[in-house]
Amino acid sequence: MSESNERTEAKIEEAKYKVIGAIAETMDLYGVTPAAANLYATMYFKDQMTLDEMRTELEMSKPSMSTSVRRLQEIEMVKKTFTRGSRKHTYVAEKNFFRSFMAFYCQMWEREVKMNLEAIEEAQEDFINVIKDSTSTPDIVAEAKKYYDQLEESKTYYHWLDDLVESIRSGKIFEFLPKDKQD
Amino acid sequence: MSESNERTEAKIEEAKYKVIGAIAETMDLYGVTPAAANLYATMYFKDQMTLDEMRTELEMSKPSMSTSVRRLQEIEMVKKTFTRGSRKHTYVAEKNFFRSFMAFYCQMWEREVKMNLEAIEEAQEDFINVIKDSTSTPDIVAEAKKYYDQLEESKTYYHWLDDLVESIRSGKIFEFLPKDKQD
DNA sequence: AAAAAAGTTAAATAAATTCTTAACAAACTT
DNA sequence: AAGTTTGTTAAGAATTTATTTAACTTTTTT
Repeated sequence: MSESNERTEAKIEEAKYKVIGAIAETMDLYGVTPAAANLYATMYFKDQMTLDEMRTELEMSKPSMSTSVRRLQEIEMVKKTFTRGSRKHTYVAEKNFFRSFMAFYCQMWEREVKMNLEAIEEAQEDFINVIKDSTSTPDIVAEAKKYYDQLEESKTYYHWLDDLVESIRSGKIFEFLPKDKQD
Repeated sequence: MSESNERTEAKIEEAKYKVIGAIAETMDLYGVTPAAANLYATMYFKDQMTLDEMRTELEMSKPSMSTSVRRLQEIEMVKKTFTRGSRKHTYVAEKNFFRSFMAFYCQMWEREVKMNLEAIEEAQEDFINVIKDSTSTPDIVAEAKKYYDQLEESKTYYHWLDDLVESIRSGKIFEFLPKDKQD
């Protein structure tokens, strides 16, 4: 009897690992470290976990689990929970992919918009200075103008990306693209 | 006179490099290799380039440029052009960020949906077998059911992501989020 | 307040990735 | 058709990144 239990439990484990592998591989591709990716995928099938449980389950060092779980908290895919009785910290994975993955993209995109727009603004100022510089030859002025305009046009994309982030954060995008649309 | 030309040309180079650095760093963060990221950012300010020009400009090996440009072609951020007169291959960067970055995300997301849905379908079959297995204890059946339902619910996300890709590919998303919205 | 347990930081090791050198294949010229 | 130029493949070197071990800090308990 308990023999059969073991076999069916093993089948459940096997099934979970198929999904864990796929989730972790995907996160890997998006630049999340393997330890953090595996950890999130594992936690996806758990109610909550302590650092020691993570270490045992993934057979990795405690500092690795510590930094991984912190990284996952930063991208809002894991949250700390307070469990009375235990003095160990407990963590839960965000099981709603809409929330976890969207938090990830919004953060990435916001960073991209901020950094790139800052660089663009600085560069455009430089180009303006070259254009206004009386010692610049007509050729050089034309070159500076060309680049200035190219950058100016690219801003449209960054503003759009910012709007996309906003519509995801506010949930407005789901008015356009419903969650439960069955095809 | 030509001294002043050099100075203004240097200022233009400096301005370009600010933007090149920002673009390359962003692509780096999205998992594109440094060589490919730098190459695209450099090509963003060029009409077209040959492999030798890339090597000279980035001071890197030719095979590195060859593999980098191929990777950029795969994600549709660079296209090959036929230049008569020259027997060297010439390449142009996609300068429209809407096209280049969206090609990148759509490819990533489509892969994510396909791989993860495949793993989910397989896992769900396994869970059904455990549920139907007459030797499974009630506890194990309940466990398998719980995971099955969790996976079933997650499909909503992947279908939504698929719809997002479709609305980007078709351009329909720009009806909801216009490109030229000025704030 | 002292001791023990939990978690983090920092340095060092291990692993993986990226890039280069060298050999090869393909295409174009004369 | 032979030679030259261009581009690619494959193996090795080097850099970078990820993980572990060890020392330290913080928190909790008695």
